Amino acid sequence: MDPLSATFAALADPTRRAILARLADGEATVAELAEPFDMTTQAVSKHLRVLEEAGLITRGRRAQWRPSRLREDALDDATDWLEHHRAAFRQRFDALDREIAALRKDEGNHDGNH
Amino acid sequence: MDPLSATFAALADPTRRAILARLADGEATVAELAEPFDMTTQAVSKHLRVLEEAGLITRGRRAQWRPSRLREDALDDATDWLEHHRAAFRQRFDALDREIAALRKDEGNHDGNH
DNA sequence: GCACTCTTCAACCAAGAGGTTGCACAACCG
DNA sequence: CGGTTGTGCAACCTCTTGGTTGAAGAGTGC
Repeated sequence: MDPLSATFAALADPTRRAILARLADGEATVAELAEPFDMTTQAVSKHLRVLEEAGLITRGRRAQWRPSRLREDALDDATDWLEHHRAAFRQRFDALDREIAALRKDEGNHDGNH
Repeated sequence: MDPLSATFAALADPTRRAILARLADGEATVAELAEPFDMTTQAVSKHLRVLEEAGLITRGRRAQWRPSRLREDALDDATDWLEHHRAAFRQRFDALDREIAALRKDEGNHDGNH
């Protein structure tokens, strides 16, 4: 899967978004991350693997713990895509507004409203 | 599915992202949208349904055509989430940098480097 | 009415996602 | 050493996804 698709797919799950939000407070172990959820640690471990493969987190190794931490540039590509296209969309709507305004003005010059 | 998850899930497919990019140039019919892809129009119709249910596009009805167009505020929520959390992540890393700098300075005051 | 076009609906299929349980492995602790 | 803890792996299950084919609407135009 291409990296951008992997990132968006990883973000498309509320559990994973909550894990990311938690990791903004600092690194955490699997058990710590699993605690708020009604779910086995294995399931959380799977979510972490998805996040890791999407390049959103890295995982350390300290004794029997595998602390997860955010990657600093985790959300850059996704943010870039969204901001770029949101800007393009807005331009589109601005152009549409101008067209509509021009049409209205033109109509007014010829036959008024109807 | 919650709206944010639906949005990210919709964006997690390159075909759908290409469709959105195409729609930034103006509205288009299913057949027009399907043309660049090696895929049946039915498959594209399914993608459009996903985009519509995620609130990213709206669909008109003009004779036998169903033109799709972007929703102006389509990407707002996703962008907000990403920007907010990217900022939070960066704050985290800045804090980490300060901690490390403080540690280095402290170490230097006591026993030099090792 | 009839043919034609654009689109959707329904059924199907292979593959993947998200969860479970059970087990294995590695590292601590007595 | 043996027991406990944290984690990962494998197998399994159910539901979803992304595609297909074939048929059915819905609108246009002769």
